[in-house]
Amino acid sequence: MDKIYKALAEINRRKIVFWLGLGELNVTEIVKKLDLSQATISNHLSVLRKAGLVVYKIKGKERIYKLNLDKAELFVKELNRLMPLSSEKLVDEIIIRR
Amino acid sequence: MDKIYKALAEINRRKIVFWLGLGELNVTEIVKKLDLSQATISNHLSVLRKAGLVVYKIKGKERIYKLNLDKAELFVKELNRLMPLSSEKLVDEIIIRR
DNA sequence: TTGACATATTGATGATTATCGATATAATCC
DNA sequence: GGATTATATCGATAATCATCAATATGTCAA
Repeated sequence: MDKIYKALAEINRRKIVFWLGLGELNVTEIVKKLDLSQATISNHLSVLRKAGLVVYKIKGKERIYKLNLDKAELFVKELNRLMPLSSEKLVDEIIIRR
Repeated sequence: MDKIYKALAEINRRKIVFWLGLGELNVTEIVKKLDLSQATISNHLSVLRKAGLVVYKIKGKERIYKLNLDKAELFVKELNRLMPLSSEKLVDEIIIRR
């Protein structure tokens, strides 16, 4: 979990997570969305990968990144353990589906 | 929000947040729980304060710290915006009270 | 197979951070 | 008032981090 907290501490990595939350992207597309060099983006992706927050699949010469929802879910649960208020306080906003 | 992410990126600050989640503590008590100097704890508390995550009240010469639940709640909501999966996935675990 | 494209890695640099001893501030107690 | 206790701040140091140019690796297309 430490790696996830650290990964999310950097604003550009949070931006990447945000964009990947909206849909899959290859590295070139991510570079276009943030104003950073390709090397820097690649390093940020490496940090996010090592934290387990993103995964990719290969398509030709591209690597198509997406969020790892399972890991993200684990993280949110861990955060609830750290700050136990959240689930109760969130009840208002949750649509119950069953 | 950036300050909160950064505040939580450090494990000793997360430990402080965890302990304060269980109840109020003065600085000396926090120093006893973590294995760090008084100066270091005081600096960590400063970071948590500036992030808005903790507040204190003065009692004699002591400063009694507690979690700022409102800010913690805001942070969890912000995290849901960043990673939109969480609220749906959490429904299973939430006890509905009304 | 050569050249163009997509991405990762490396190495360097400047910036930020965690830590602590020393010191400052401020309240309490005798 | 002077000693003691609780906490914050300062200044220094070592460690970690973000960034990028240059380079490496791998893939496709002609």
